[in-house]
This record gives sequence, structure tokens and C-alpha cells, in this order.
Amino acid sequence: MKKNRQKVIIELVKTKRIETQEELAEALRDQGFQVTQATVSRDIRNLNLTKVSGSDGRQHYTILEQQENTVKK
Amino acid sequence: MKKNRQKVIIELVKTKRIETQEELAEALRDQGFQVTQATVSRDIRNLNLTKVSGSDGRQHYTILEQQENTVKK
DNA sequence: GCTGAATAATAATTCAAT
DNA sequence: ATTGAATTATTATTCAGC
Repeated sequence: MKKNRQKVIIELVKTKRIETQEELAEALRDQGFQVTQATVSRDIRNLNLTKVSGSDGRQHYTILEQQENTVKK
Repeated sequence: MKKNRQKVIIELVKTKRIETQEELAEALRDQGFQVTQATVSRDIRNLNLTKVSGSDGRQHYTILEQQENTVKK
């Protein structure tokens, strides 16, 4: 189910250095979840993950704490 | 100069709802900065901006507070 | 070192199916 | 409502020039 997968995604992002959505999709497949990049893209949106560029220049996905100042609806 | 432009970028992101880098580039051109998407991409990396997906589904760029738990070097 | 044009790589969406 | 395949849109990078 979706919720399950998303829980794993969070774990993965926290532990591994995921640099692309394909990479994440692969990692998920390793865990037994058969997903494609399309789905990962949607999960990422749902979970509010984003690519951040570390000071070293490499980019990777991270969980994003909600920190909005401008309205959102 | 670069620093100037980046200051404006932050303002723009805070005030307007910038959804793509092209959009940001345009906004900058309105302010008198002649830039292309390539440069904006680099600025965004430098400033640690990222696209976040608001609860409503729309995505836009935001300033990202550093909130890393996993190592970064 | 900073930039743009062109390109490559990546991510979001559409559309159909379930 | 969720997903994948294919497509489109967007972003990152390369390469050359300044």
C-alpha cells in the first residue's frame, strides 16, 4: 500500500544519500516495492521531500519541515 | 554583481509565488538583471532554495533553513 | 570566477488502466 | 484513488567565452 511505501521512503531518505528519483525507485525495488519514477515523484510531493544542495555541491533529497511564511491557500 | 542579484532573488521568492526557474529569471529581468535559467539554477543552488509542494499541490520555490541530520561532508 | 547557449539529466504530468 | 508508460516540462551541467 501507499502508506507503507512512503514510510520506507522516509527511512531511505534519512539513511541513504538519494540523489535522484530513479535512485529512490531502485532502492524501493530492493525493499520489495515495485515502483516507477512517476510514482516516486508523486510520493515525494506528498511527503514534502526536496532536493537540497549540500554545501559541497552534491544534491540529495531530504525531508522538509514545514516552514512557510507566505499563505498557502 | 552576483551578490546583488541573489539578494533580489530572495526578496522575489519571499514575495511572489515563483514556480519555475524561468519564471524567476523573468522576474529578475523585470528588476533589471539580465539572467538566464542557467544562472538562476546556480543561484538557487547557492542560496539553498528549493521547490516545495504546498498542500494544495502547487509547487514553488522557498528558502530552505538548514536542517540536516545526516552528515554533510 | 561568472555567465549563456546548448544539451543532458531529471522530474512532473497526462492519459489510460486498474 | 493509485499506478506505469510515455511524454513534456523543468533543471543541472558542459563547454566556450569573457
